[in-house]
Amino acid sequence: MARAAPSLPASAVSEPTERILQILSESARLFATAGYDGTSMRDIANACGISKSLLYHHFADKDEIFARIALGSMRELCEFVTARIPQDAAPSLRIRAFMTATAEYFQRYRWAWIASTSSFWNDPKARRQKERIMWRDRYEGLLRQVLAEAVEAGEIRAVDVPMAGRLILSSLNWMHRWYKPEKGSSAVQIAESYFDMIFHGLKAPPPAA
Amino acid sequence: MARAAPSLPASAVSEPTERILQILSESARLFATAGYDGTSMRDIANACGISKSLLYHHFADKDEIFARIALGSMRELCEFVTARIPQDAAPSLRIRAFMTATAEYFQRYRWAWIASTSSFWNDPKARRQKERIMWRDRYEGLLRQVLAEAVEAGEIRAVDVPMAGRLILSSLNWMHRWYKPEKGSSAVQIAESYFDMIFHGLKAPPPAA
DNA sequence: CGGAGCCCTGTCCGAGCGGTCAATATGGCC
DNA sequence: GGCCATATTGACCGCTCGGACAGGGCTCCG
Repeated sequence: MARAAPSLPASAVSEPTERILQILSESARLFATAGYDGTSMRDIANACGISKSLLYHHFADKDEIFARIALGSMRELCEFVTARIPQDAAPSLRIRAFMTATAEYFQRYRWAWIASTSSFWNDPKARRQKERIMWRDRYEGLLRQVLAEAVEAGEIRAVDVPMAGRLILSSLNWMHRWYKPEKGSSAVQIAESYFDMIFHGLKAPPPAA
Repeated sequence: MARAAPSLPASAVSEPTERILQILSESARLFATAGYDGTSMRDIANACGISKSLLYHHFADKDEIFARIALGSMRELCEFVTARIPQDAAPSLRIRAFMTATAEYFQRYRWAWIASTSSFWNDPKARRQKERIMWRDRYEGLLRQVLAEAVEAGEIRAVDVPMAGRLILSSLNWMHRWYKPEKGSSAVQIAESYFDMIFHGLKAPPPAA
């Protein structure tokens, strides 16, 4: 049977067995590529080389599989990024670190990330959405906090902080729509490029006197 | 029966009857809120107050309804934006016009736009995807063209043009994830804010001598 | 040996899906 | 009136879906 690639944050689950990791990993890939509705329990079972019933032995239902992926990756992202923001650096560098850390997380756990973010919104019936939103808010709040400090420190202009945060998050959240990991720049390089453009602006500096 | 709001670009179809407009309008709303798979033909029929069979009288299948919405809105967007870019203005103003025109289109035909962009990618089986991609490329090419001219004119730095284009498109494409039309700024105002931040950068200017 | 507990399977079910079909209502045109 | 095209309907089909269920092998322990 196909060996499960480490495409999931390990601590997204507690004491996960090989089989559970495999199911979550394959599910994340399928959810990311075909969407939640487009992925059947049969698809998951086939991808894992097991029977459909075994899925129900390890998970209560389809929603639980998805929730483990989505909630786990959201929490992981928040912790991952928090750990990578240097506390003593200048605010602008912390903004940059926020962006590159997010890109690195995206690069590592691509399928889980895509599955989580692309199915995050549409279904209001999804269980545990509150928890997901909580982590999402914490993640977004982290960025706004750093942005506010940068304004206070005079490093960036007194722009609308939530709006600036949305601009930055947009660039990162939209990446999975066009990013192909096998070619071109790495996600982290792209995030660095985005930071440069957003921080310094596209405008050409006035010709030197 | 519910009167169909003008939530679709009228010229997306040729000689559309009231009924067809209604079906397309309700479908766009449902596709946008519940996704393609999450919207059944029964849902559409119920939303229109008609029988399911009537849908098949006016459209060949579910895909055709979606294709009309997605392809129509993509073509409309391209033409809409093209028409709103002043040919004689400075490149930077044309970049700005590109952004605000996109936002205005988004504001007008919100459901069709969301349905189109959010379901654009996942399903490779969708018919007429080639045409949609063609219009999408033309739309994106339009932006890159203007960006390249801005570089040439010395108005913006010699940044990576495709990357800068993606940054701009990301900000616009992600809007529908958080934008609530009933409160806060209009989409056009948001686009203006984005342009300001991207063009001038977040960085605070050096203190005046 | 025996049974407890886990991993795992094949089979069945009702529901909802996209789509078909024959039949009917409607309304302009001769 | 008769006629024809269009608009509209409800009954129906085959299929796949998520999920339920009973049970089969395996291992460990008394």
